[in-house]
Amino acid sequence: MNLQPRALHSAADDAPPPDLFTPAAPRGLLEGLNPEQLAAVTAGQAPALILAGAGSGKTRVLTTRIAWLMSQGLATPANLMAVTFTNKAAKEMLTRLSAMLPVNVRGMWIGTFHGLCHRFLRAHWKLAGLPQGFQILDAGDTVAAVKRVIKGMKLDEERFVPKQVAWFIAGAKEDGLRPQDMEQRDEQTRRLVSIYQAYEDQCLREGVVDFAELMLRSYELLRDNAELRAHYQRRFQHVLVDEFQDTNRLQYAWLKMFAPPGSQQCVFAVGDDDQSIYAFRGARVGNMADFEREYRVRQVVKLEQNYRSFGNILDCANALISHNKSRLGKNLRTEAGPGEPVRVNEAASDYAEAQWLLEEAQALHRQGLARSQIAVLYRSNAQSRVVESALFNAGIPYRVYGGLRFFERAEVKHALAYLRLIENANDDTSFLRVVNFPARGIGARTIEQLQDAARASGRSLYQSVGAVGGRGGSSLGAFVALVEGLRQATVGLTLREIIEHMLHASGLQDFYRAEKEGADRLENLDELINAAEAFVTQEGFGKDAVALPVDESGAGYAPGDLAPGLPVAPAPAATPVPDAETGEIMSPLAAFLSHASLEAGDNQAQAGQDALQLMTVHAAKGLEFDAVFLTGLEEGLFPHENALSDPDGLEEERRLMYVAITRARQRLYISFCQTRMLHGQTRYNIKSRFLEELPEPCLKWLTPRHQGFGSGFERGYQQAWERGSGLKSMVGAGRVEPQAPPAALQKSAAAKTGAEFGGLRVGKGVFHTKFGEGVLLTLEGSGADARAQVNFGRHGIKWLALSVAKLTPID
DNA sequence: GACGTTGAGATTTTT
DNA sequence: TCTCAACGTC
Repeated sequence: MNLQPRALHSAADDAPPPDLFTPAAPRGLLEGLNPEQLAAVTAGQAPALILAGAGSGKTRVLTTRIAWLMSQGLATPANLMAVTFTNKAAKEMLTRLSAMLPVNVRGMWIGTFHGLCHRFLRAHWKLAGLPQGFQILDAGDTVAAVKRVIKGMKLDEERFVPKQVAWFIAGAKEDGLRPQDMEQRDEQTRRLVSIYQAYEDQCLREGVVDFAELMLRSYELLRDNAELRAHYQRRFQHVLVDEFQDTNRLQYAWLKMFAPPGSQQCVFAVGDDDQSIYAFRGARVGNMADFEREYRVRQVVKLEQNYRSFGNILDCANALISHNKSRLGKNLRTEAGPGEPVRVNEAASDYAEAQWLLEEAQALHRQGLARSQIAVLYRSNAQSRVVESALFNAGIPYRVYGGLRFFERAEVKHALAYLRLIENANDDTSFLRVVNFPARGIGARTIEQLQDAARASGRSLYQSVGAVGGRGGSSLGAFVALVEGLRQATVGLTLREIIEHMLHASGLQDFYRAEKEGADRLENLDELINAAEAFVTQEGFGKDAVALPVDESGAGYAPGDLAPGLPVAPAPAATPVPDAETGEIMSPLAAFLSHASLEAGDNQAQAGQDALQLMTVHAAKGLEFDAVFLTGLEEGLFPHENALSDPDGLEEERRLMYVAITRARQRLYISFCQTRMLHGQTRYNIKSRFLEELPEPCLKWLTPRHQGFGSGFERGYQQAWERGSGLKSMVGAGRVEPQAPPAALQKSAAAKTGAEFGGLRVGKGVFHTKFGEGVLLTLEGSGADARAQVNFGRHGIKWLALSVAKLTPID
């Protein structure tokens, strides 16, 4: 395809039109933008594709575009949607946006694909055919659920590995395929599809959805419901997409539901085909070309000015990526000058490599570079071991990214399982996780009998307890009584109190207290309380949260609503989503549980601890560092051997290398080894072909090009290594442990008068068209964000958004 | 149910 | 070589 000049603004076109700086346009909004960026930000009301190179100010363009649209009256907070992939990116966008414009971003449709789908399904759960209190399975839960299905079907777990089957199901969903849509050529596929079907049935029975289901179900609902589709299309005039190169088939199809080709809605897609490194997960770079074609995109803007790296680094990146055939075509440039050469090091062994980089990093640190500004990148996680070991022995603080995240920790998952059972006792995944944890004498046989009974009756494990004689005195009966007791005891409590009560009543707290090494786990459970507290404050469940009115129709907004000086939450997030029909909103507990699944929590480095940053190249995407050590540039490692045979795979590896190079601001080191321990065997690797693709004038070889084995240089390192202790002894120390996030902000309740809530009074009766009469328990929030908690007796205790639910006081 | 032994598998993984 | 998960034993 040809994305050449035809749509590029020429320099002359780049002068802003005279009416650009109307009083409504905040001063300085467009200041400092280069011509390309300006062209992107002020692109006309038509589909636009922004090819944003690494370090070209992509996020700035995206947020400035939003601010500009609103300041020009071309969009309102309510009729604009912006989608990202990560929670981090979404937060970043919201934070920057609130700094640019005096607009309260809470309630705006800015979020991750999955976050927005979740929101959508909460509002339209009934139309989507979901139970109202549906909960979300994270990756681990999904595998566990698939595993149960395979066991239940008495299939061989060797032939149907749960993880792979879960992968298969997710892949199918991401291609928009339900079991009945799938081709079943061979026996194996036929079985897989039947597992898929059984898994679907199980999820529905338990009231849970996995990540892919959030997307697929949202997509199908929009596809099949013309009225709803029209509603949302009317509402969102602007759809902005970040990291477009990472979208999969389903996500692109989902976007088209909101803004079909040829419609009035404007899609503003930002992406970089050269940074597409997730094809293995279903990402489809081809979506960029498809988008350009299907939407007849005439505004294609390339952001090629790089503000991050010096020339030598960029020359390397450009030269490398030019070896890829399938590209849209882009070349990074900088005004920063060539800078230092890219240093290349050949080490005799992986030990030597680690030792070398350690000393080099120490030297940089002595020159005044913060350790947190130095990154060590590698292709695969296994490579971190040697480096960690060397750093540990040298007593240099470091932090490894990746691994378990907060909400994935075992103790946290246990606690969440109890909380989920309070919300929905039919959640079998949670039931199984904690039915015998802490141990309460419920063995495998009991569980098996229970599962058989549940399967026979098509009911949940919880519902089947009676069927296996698990009433009264039995241990199963006691567990049911525990869950029942938890539910009853936590009615009307704050989220914090609910968790505290659960930790105590479940025995989790006592269990970890008694355990020798339970201190860390107890700390994490405390941390869970903090996280809940922070969530309540941020997500608008707090007492005096303030939000602009956002009604589903998107009406009722004018540019003038962007009142200056409006209070803005520091880390803005979505307001609780009301049910589109009744106005009912989730309980804080249910909302927190969704949050826990949707956002696995940070494992980001903590500020304050100055530590070397160790991570895979994938994990480094989107980050930048003053100095970068790119290690293991060896054939078979980088590019990885599994990708060598496949041209597409090799191109993805090259893009990965491109991403790695472009992380560096000032200094880039590239290293490789002659020998490396891998899977218990010494491997003799040759240097990566990618090294040959870098321009020699940009490089500076730190070692002779062809150093032999067993040189004195190498022996010295080898001996130094052997003097150090092994890896076994390195538990904890040297590694920077994550610190507890700041405790949640405590906010005082604002006094509310009855008048503000349309005459409603706590303790008095109210009437709801759907739920009938009830007693008002709580009133909080204000304006369009006002909420009420009402006890409707037979219908239970519900939270209602007063802007949607029509509540009338009764005497 | 807590513990030890054995064996397979060991890219990358935003949600 | 190392890790994790699945078994088997007390």
